[in-house]
Amino acid sequence: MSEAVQPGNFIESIITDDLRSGKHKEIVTRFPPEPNGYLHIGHAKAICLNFTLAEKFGGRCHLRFDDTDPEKESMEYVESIMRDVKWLGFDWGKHLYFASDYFEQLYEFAVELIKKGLAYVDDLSPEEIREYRGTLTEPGRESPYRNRSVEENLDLFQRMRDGEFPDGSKVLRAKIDMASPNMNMRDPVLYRIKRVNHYRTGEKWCIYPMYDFTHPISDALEGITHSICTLEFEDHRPLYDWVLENVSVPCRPQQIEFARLNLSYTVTSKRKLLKLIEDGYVTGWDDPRMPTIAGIRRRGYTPESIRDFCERVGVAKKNSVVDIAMLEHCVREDLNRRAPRRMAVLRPLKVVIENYPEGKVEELEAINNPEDPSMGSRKVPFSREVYIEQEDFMEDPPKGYRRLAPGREVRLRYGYVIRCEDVIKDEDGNIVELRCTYDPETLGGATPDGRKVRGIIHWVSAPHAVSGEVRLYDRLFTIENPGEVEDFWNYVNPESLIVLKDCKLEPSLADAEPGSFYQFERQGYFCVDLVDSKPDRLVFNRTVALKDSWAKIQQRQQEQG
RNA sequence: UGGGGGAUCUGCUAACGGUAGGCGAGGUGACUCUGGAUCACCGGGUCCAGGUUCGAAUCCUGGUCCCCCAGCCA
Repeated sequence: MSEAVQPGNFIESIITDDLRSGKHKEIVTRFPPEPNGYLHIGHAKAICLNFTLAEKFGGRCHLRFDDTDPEKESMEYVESIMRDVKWLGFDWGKHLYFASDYFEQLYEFAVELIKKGLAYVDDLSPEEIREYRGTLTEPGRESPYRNRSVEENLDLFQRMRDGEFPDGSKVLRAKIDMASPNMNMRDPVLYRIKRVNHYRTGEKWCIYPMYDFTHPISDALEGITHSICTLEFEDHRPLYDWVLENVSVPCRPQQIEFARLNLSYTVTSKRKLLKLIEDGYVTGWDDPRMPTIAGIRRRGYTPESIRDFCERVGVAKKNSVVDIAMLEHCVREDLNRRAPRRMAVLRPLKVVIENYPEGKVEELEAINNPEDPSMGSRKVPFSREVYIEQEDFMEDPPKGYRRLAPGREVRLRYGYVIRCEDVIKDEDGNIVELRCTYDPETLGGATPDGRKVRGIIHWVSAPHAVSGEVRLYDRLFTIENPGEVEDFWNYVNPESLIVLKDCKLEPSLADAEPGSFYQFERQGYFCVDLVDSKPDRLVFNRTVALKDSWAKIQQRQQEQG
């Protein structure tokens, strides 16, 4: 197995070496979220990394909830996280763990440290601890309580557990080095007193272990070989190693750090995502504009495209910002292959074909997916009155415009060539209807006289159309780096959501299932909204627009004046 | 300022002393019943200065710039 693996990134190289040297026989990784919020695209990278590594090297990957701070954790988050990891297509099998299940063992390991003279109970207040810690350039000072006897520490720690002291009055600290240039080694806090109900252990504990103590031990208890985390934990590694060194754990996992994923036009900090929700810029964690897995899923992104994306962005130690265009490319590529094509008119303009017999209906054959013939074809009704897209007609078209204009011809996709004979306006001068004629000889792509009709537009037969709501989603922010400005909310894209209430859909869309996805020809990929769509009131979300080279040409023309 | 990290096309990433390559973005063209898709082509990069070497993105020395750390959060 390991022979066949080509080292792809630096972590794979490390693992390959460890397997070859015999340091490990199999590898075990883990994804260790804290259940205090929803997972986002950055987590997806970590999930893919850990699970894929395990898959690739024939090992396993654990899902472990790092739930040592009861303040903000909840079962709702646990459930959402499990749902999201599964949705991405990963399976932790029986390897589901909770740090809170280790509380008793963790307590014993703390006692072991005390007995070795490597941990002590400190009575300093939080403010005093901060003062004693020193600064980046000045060493800290030792706490006056640092040299309590082992017996006294044992007694005090037991009584902390028994609830004899008020919250915040005492902590257990590691006895390392108050003069260390690494702040994390200046006698880090191991346990704090917090009388908060834990969503799993309830009232059982009033002391809770800190991350730096819990994480290495949890890893060791589970036999994790490679403990992969993000860059900001780099200078926690000496502490991670110190804990494992000084406590009787069965093995010695190795911490490896990689750069977290940042995406342009996106924020991912939990605080910022929460602010967007609380201040009403979005509707919730699963708003399709959110970079959360739940939001992305509702938006219509496929798990396959997310995994492909995570594969493509790579793994390195350099801080970086990935262009969101990369993500958009990945969904387009996936959906192009898989999404059935349909016709839908978003901003309808009625067209009456004057020389088409009244009452006549033809069933035209339309291909479901030109990329995949096995998806077959369907019939779409055609009649005297159809809707076309408002933007597919211009009274006074610019150079290069291929669509409909007075006296000009265009092909109705899978149907006939029509010519615009007349434009009907209301008293305000708005175009309300087009009168056209059709050429009966042009069905099926032909023009018997060989004339070229460049423009092909989509349409929906008016009497057969199904009405529906379409939500056009776009990037949430107007600036590339909303994560770097204080007032990021001032840069929320006012056009990140445009709701179109009366769109005309081809009849085959009437029974579209929630969650199913389609390409609306010439427009983009859309999915039936999982939350708001109802059989009698369809709601489609735009996942991503198709690449639009005409829009690009237009934009350039405008920029050039 | 002490410590820990990092610098390769416009963005992400590969090259493990031996031809700087891939993907995305951008541009041009071909093709097309989606101005979609596809295909082809085009630009464009090793942070700087020295050194070692037949040969350096890679090793050494010295700089520069960027990120992280002073929670009883993770």
